[in-house]
Amino acid sequence: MNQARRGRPRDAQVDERVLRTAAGLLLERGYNGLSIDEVAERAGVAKTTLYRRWPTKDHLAVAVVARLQDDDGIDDTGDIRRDLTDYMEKIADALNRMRSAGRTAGRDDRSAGVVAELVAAGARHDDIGEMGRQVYARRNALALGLIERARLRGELRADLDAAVLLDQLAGALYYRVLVTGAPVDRAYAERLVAAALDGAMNRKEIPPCP
Amino acid sequence: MNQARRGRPRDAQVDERVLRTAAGLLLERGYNGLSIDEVAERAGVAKTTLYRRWPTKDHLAVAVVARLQDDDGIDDTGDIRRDLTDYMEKIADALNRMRSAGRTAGRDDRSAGVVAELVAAGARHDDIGEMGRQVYARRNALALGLIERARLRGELRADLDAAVLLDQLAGALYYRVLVTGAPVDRAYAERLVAAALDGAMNRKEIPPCP
DNA sequence: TCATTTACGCTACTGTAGTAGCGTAAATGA
DNA sequence: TCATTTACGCTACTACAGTAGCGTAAATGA
Repeated sequence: MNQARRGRPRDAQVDERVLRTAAGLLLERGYNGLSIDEVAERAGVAKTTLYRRWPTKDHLAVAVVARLQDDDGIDDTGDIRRDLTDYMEKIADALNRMRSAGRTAGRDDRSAGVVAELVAAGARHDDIGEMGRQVYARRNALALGLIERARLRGELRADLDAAVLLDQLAGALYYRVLVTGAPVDRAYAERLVAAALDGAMNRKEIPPCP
Repeated sequence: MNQARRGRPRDAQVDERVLRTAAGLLLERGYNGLSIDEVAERAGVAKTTLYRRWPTKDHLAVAVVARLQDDDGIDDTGDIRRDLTDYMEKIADALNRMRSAGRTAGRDDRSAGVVAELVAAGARHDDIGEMGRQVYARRNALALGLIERARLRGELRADLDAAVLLDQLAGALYYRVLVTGAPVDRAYAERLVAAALDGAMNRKEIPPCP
């Protein structure tokens, strides 16, 4: 597919140079420090050309971050507690990678930074929001499969509300990053999965047989 | 306290007129449609005066939304399932109130809208982020008290991870609004609380006494 | 009364996202 | 060869957030 089309072909180097320049600025100076004019100048590309490929700064930033994320799958070891914990840690790692962007290293960093701007970009532009929702849906479908297999194995309740379970798990991570500023790491992922699997209700003691 | 200070006193009508004008624009046209120039002109206030009170547009928007939220407490009826559900519904209502801002009514609206912009504002400005975290901490302290009382009553497990429980509950709501675009309503609040309280693990059957 | 202090309005400015319009470069098809 | 199509660069422009500086208004304290 994609036979040679009519007019002048796009310069493939433009994408490469712009995205690399933009990634540098974004990670070094944060979302606000990412200036389209500066990207254009440093990449040696006309600003108008840049806008022909990415209609807004939000779109460019999304493209930059998308290139940095390697969206590998979810392992299924047969131990649902471990698999969910690993999955949560993967999401946490991706969030933490963006969290520190544009801040001076050293003091501990609780900023949502780039993550919050990308979420806002999804709210501002329907196409970006749709793209994000597709990424979410793909991830979610994989995780739902994982859960369904564990349910059939008898590890999880038969009447499990799998969609809510995933909301709770991933939601807690995003909530910490975006709202409370609390850290998300392996230890938290373990607490999170434990709480979701074991539940909060007190189980009635089983009386010993007479 | 706050004795009459030295210089010319602030005009109290400025706050009133600006915030009302800004609220109108924000709710009608969304965050992007909120223009400082237009607010200043419509409110009959100099733009510079406006900037002396709210240092950025983000600060103004936060002030507008803060005025619209009535942050009442959390009820404690003695039934933790019901109390948590009511609490989740309150948060969901507050989120939904902002969700539709700036969009044409009619077709169903899954946009994060103003919520996402406020979260981003908290990430952009340390003072706004701190303010948000304080609101969160106050709410959280109340909810932790509710949970602790239920735990002492024996409704909840003795070794409960209360902080994680609240992350899971509130996090799922924010996650839906900000990331997946799914609706948050009373029915969802009920599913959410049920999942968190009952857990996902399959309970071993208790063998009948011989 | 008068200096001081703080608030307000006004004009003018910078910086940045995004657009319009034109000329030109590089490909294809006839 | 030449018209067509698409990409690129350039200049100039609008819109909006935010700032600087100045003059003036309204309060207090001496």
